[in-house]
Amino acid sequence: MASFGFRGHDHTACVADRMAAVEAQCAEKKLQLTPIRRRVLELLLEHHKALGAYDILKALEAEGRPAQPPVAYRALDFLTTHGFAHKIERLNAFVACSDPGHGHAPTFLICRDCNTVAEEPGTLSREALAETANLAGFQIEKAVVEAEGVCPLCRDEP
Amino acid sequence: MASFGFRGHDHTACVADRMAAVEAQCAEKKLQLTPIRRRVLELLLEHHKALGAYDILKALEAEGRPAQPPVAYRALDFLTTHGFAHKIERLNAFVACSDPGHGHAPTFLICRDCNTVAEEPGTLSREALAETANLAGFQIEKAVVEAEGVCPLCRDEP
DNA sequence: TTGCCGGGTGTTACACTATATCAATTTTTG
DNA sequence: CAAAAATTGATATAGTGTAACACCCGGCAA
Ligand SMILES: [Zn+2]
Ligand SMILES: [Zn+2]
Ligand SMILES: [Zn+2]
Ligand SMILES: [Zn+2]
Repeated sequence: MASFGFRGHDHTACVADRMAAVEAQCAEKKLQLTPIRRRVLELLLEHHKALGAYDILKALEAEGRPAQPPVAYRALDFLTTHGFAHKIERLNAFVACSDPGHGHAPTFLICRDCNTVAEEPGTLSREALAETANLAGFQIEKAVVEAEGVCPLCRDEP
Repeated sequence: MASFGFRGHDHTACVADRMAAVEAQCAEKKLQLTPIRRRVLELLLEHHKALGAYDILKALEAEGRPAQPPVAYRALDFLTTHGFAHKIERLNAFVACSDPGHGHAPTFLICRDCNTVAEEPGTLSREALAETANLAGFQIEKAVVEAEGVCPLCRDEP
């Protein structure tokens, strides 16, 4: 369940499940999951990898709904603000969150060949981080781990 | 010694020490610490915070040595490749490494007010990371933690 | 009803970040 | 010294991200 990003799975069901979960959360929190926001999230889920804002714009244009940069960035801002997606800083790209509602220290395993991103919870120990922060007198608000390497698929098929 | 980025210290000596250490490493490894590379590293050390490539270009111009973007990016590439500096992805900016020769999983404590960056070793447990990677069948080559928050100076003086 | 107010969208224009390319120069090596 | 490799100079361009303003459409108060 953790690393589905790198294993075969029923992708259609995967996307549907996530969309349903996000819809439920939006209903509960009174958030507006507008058509554009919804479509951008679907694109992230369908591709199942990190997409840049301009990749999303290309996709929207390809399906007959051309849009300008602010449209993509606004939708992505909504999604990331509410925890439905994450920005991968190393790639200047975005992925759907694999576990909305998780804690605030996800670990991203980023394949340097295919840009697939797997999100794993809890690599970063809360204690170690707190200890480091206390040592420095620093007040941590959020932390992420970005690990780069090679995913199983790219390792096996060069 | 770890978190000097957020505490008072003899900055002149700090810069001199680091430059000497880097010079020694370059001599040993037969790396060319050219004037530009040297000056860029000095700028990073002097400011003691994350600087963007264009900040560096502005600084170079201010001291009568104007340069074009590739100059800054090439120097920064040299410094990061050899471990003398790090890129902070969250800020699109660069900091001098506080401990050249460290392992490969540094933690950066990034102040969201003043952009000061402190580099701490070892927050990320090697075991936890390896375990996560094995679970996903993923081969990690490098990993960083970027933690955002408020540094002691900014917290005390609003 | 009417008018306001808020969030969301459409659009233009621009700012910031980074790289490709080729020529000129310096340094290293044989 | 001559050839090869590394570094720098300079121009142009690609990629990423925002500011600003007009428009629309919902709810809501006068
Ligand atoms: Zn997540
Ligand atoms: Zn891959
Ligand atoms: Zn370092
Ligand atoms: Zn600060």
